Amino acid sequence: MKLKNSFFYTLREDVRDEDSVSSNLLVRGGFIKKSSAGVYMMMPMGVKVLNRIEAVIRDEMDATGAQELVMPALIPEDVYVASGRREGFGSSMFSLKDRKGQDYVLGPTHEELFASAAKMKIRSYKDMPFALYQMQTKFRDEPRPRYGLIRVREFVMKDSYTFDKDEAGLDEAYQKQFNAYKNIMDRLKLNYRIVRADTGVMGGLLSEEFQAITAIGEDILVLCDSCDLSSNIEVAPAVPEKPEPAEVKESVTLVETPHSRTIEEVTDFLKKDALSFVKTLIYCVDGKPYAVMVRGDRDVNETKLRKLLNASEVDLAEPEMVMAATGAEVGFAGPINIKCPLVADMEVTYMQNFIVGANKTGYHYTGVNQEDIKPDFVGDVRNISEGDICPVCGGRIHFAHGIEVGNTFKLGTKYSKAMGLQYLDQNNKLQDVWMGSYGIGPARAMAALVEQNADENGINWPAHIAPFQCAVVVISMKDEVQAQLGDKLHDALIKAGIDTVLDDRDERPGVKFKDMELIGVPFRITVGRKAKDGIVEIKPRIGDSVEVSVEDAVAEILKLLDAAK
RNA sequence: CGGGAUGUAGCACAGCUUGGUAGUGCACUUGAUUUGGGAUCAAGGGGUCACAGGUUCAAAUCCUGCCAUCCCGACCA
Repeated sequence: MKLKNSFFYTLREDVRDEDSVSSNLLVRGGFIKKSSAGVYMMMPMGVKVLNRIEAVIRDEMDATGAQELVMPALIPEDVYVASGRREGFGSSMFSLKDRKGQDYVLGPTHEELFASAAKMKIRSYKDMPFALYQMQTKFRDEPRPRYGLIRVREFVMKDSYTFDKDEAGLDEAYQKQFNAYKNIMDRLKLNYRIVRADTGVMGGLLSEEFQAITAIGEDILVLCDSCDLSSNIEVAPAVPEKPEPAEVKESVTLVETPHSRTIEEVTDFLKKDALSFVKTLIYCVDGKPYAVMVRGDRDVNETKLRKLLNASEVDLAEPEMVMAATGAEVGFAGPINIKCPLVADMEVTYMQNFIVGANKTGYHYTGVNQEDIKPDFVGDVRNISEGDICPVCGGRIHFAHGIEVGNTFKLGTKYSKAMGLQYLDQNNKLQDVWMGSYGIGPARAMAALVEQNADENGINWPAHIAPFQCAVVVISMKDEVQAQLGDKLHDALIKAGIDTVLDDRDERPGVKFKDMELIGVPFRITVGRKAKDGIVEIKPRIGDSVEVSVEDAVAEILKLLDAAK
């Protein structure tokens, strides 16, 4: 491609309505432009990169034997009502009516439609296994889009689905997809971790996330210093540490703690640290109040709480519900004489001489011990913290932040049951099909790559992902020798199969250098003052330049690209 | 949805407190000089000051409403 007379632009400054490193660089490099909150135009440079990422994904999908198809985005609402997910997705689904008043939604993910597509084929156990995938636009009305391409409302997703006659078949299909996902992440050169995660609204048996490690990741990854534990914090088990027995056992004492509602205020007031407190939070669990106890410095993990209570909805209770359950204003809830079921985090059951709210506005109890509290449920309901004991090996936990680029689910029979996807087995009996689903966001991968590979000059793409593998920069277009040589080199590189951009704009050299660095072209050939002697310069995006003769230039670039693989 | 901030040229911003000619830098056009790391000088073009009301002789500026965008939180496959 030649830049003169082509749609190529860059911005010199960050834009106001983007904040992350990746979104600013992608906007400035002319890859994307925001259209509305969480919705982006994919510009020509962006499409080039995205196509390369998608090509890697397609290649790996095809290698698993999965077949590509395309589903509609516009889907009758009934489809999601049937699976129970219309309610599950709630307002994060875009919904609309057609001219006849029929309700439609824009698909956020396609398990239902794939299950119904699979019905076209599946009659017998002999019709499986198979796998399908698509590269298709998804719509999710996120309450808060952010970080450029990382949390958006309209995005392309590669989603694949496997269909098997039994659990063993699903295990095998899952492993195949899982391996393909690893290959994709490796080939994209992402720095990533695979973590256990909650299945969420997808439901099913198992969920594993492919998380790109970055500073701005929205997910907290729990990692161990000494073993290979890696888990999303939402499902990472927390192990209680048993304290030494206290020398003196205190007894329950009511103390006045005026205007001290938060743990911070009470610890300040009583001059104790948060470790000697048990905070009691009132949760609204499927409409009913539950009191949940965790140590003062811990956070309740709502995913774990939901599972422990086998509930579908878990939210912090409104002040009215707190008043009804505790008889006190928010901030003074405690386990003693509470008027609702009591849940204790495991760690709390080892604590001694602790402080709790007194269910009386302005008061706490000190010197509380195990015999003073009678929990109805005991379990792991807190978030693990950095420095905690690893639940696997006893090492120490540390955190990392991740962007969820891919996610694999063992769905089991949830959707086949909902959609009536069944087959006849060897005994002529109807059975449910076992499904798996697997998603990966090419644009998210693109943003994650930028987050991981950027410097003060711009983006530093992996060579095979960059919009161009090589840039030919002509220093002075007024110099006939340089201009002709640049043109010749460009054509020769293209002919050698190297996607090359010729910067033949009538700009000063600095401008051209900066632009090629900003958009992350891995190698640059500079055609300058030595052109008349048949000498050009090769400069990697990172590193020093070398002079080569014009005759060797193409071979040299091929060699460098090969080494960068 | 709660809290906070911002909307002025393609981009980044000033002007608003104290109402009175629409500004600066980058980008763009023309000319000249430049030409190996985001040039210089000169002359230009480009604006419904988000939008809608109101106050006023007069509103980018004050008041009310509203929309959008961003941040923190809640939420999130």
